[in-house]
Amino acid sequence: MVRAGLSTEGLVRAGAELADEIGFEQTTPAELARRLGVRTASLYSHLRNAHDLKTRIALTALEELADRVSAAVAGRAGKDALIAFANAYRDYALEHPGRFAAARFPLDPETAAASAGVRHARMTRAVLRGYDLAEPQQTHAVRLLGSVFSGFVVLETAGGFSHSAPDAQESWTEILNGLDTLLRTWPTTS
Amino acid sequence: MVRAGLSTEGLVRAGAELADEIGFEQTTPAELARRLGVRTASLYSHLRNAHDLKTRIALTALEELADRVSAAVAGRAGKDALIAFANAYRDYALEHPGRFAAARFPLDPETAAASAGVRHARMTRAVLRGYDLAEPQQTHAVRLLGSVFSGFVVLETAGGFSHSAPDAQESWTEILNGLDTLLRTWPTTS
DNA sequence: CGGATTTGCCTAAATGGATTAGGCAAATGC
DNA sequence: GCATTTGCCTAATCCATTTAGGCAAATCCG
Repeated sequence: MVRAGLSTEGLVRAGAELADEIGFEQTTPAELARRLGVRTASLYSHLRNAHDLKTRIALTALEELADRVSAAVAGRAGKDALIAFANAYRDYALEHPGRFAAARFPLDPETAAASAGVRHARMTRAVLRGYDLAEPQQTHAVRLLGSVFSGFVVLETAGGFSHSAPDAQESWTEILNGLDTLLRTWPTTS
Repeated sequence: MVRAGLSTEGLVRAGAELADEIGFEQTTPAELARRLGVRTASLYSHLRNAHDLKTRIALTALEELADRVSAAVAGRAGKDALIAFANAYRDYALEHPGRFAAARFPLDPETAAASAGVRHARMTRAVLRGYDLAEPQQTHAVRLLGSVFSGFVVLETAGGFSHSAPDAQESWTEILNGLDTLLRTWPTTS
């Protein structure tokens, strides 16, 4: 019997691909084993359990997403940075819907604190440097951007905007323009 | 053996309560049967399958949410209506996290088209009447509001804002102020 | 190179959820 | 009161998760 060369890392990578193809919810040890031509029980030398698999996929998705955003934002400021951030985020979600769903998998607090989620928060604040907001307004802005980006992309990937004009891309562009305007005027908002 | 008095409607109601207590994901026929002191198989005279249970809970959650929003928006206009809409939405989610999760359960297109989801869209447009936006800007605004409301509340209920100052309520208020400003100035935005 | 050890995937088995088929008793109609 | 209907039950199947233990391939070491 030829060995399949399983490893935790390989399983997580294969799991991430599987998630993009069949959905994160459906990405289970049994499916993954089928895909790899291996018995389900064999995965348990490399994974603690099904939850562990999902958590690991979530963590790598968060890393990938942070890497993309980080690369996009580097060397940009102001509206430029805002748009680059937003597009990197959305493009990742559209290219990798399963991984994107994974990135929203609820992590227990310690795991979350050690995840790339904190990089996201830092990068959002970095983008906002271009808008010169004082606390606590800056925190509100971080939360606004997080809400809009994730909310829009979740609705879009769930098919919420499909088959209706204008297309999602157009709304996205307009919304980013609007956010830029809002952030520039926010300090003086009543 | 005394009969339990099961009915589709009763199961869905009990399922919605269960979802608020243990989470929508965990709301399965087996859990529901345990909760009702009944064998799992007995549910299948009233429900087609597990997916059917979740779909029905989702549909009632959408109705409830639409009812709340509808009552909140009635007799209000402009910023008043915007804030009433937003608060009705958020309050429902905070009071009924399981039902709120259910309301985001992916429905097949025909089911979605016959659901209260369309009432939500209509009510959002009604709120926007106070802002006098022309198409396609109005559609962009519908999508922006949907994104912010759902994005914010999902992040909040997932614990994204907990244990950090300022508290979520404050950000929510500021964000609504910001949206109001943005909507009033949007037509003239570059 | 060859034997010992480690490692890796396997088979076997327990547990539990989803689902279907068929039975029996309670409710209902007359 | 009896016949019919209805409703929940038992029984059984299938599939996913998870654990335990075995055997062979890879690796190590002399």
